Amino acid sequence: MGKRLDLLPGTLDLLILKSLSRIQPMHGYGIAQYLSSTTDGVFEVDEGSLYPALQRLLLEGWVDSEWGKSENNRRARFYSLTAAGTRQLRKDQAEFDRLLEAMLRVLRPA
Amino acid sequence: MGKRLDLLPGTLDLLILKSLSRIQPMHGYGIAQYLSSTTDGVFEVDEGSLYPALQRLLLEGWVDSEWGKSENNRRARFYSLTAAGTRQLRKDQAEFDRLLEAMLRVLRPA
DNA sequence: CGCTTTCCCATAGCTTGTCTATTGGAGTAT
DNA sequence: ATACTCCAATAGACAAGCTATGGGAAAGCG
Repeated sequence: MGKRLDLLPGTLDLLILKSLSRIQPMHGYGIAQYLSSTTDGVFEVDEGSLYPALQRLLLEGWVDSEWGKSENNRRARFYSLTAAGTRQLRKDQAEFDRLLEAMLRVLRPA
Repeated sequence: MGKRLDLLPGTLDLLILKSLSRIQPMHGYGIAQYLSSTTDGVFEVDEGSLYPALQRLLLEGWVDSEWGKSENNRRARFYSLTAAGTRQLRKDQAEFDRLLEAMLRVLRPA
């Protein structure tokens, strides 16, 4: 972790799925805003990370999408969780917790 | 995080530096054992991850090394933190805490 | 009305980090 | 003798994120 990171690598899919589980449907730009605002600007997701990630999630069948109009009257693609996406979210969150607990044992030993 | 991971990507350098800050000097194999045992087997660091990481840390000047004999009388390379390594550890740990706090705001919203 | 800014999507190419797989050697136990 | 554990290292593949770029359409501004 020598340099400043935008997020913990490997957690972007989890962050997106979790965001969608709170607000649904939401377009890509909105997801980025949601993450930025709920983290006070810590997570500024690059578009070059976000949109490929959304493509991955579509391919996996964890989200689906439909085109529509944003609140600002722009053309936007709205994403929603599928049933499989909800299951995946639970898995990812459990896996994250498992790794985090191990991390903390190393970082904050008794 | 679709698959089972060995550790949180991007945190290996931090884990190594932290390990060395507890026990020093320590050889590569010993670091892997230390991480495995303090995490009850959650972190099983592959050799193909560990040794390149140690090379990185050497190059950055965050650790130095000298050859010697292990407890089992094997030829082994012992690593220690440098002053720069100690500073880097503090930075990495602060950065990890920053990102973790943001993660938790997303994952466990009030 | 033209111009700029904001909103929103998307891809190509590079880089970094981790994993898989393999090599290799020296000490110990059977 | 042979096998097993200990210890180191690298090459090659792959996944994921970042940089950079391009584009279009609505809104705001001079």
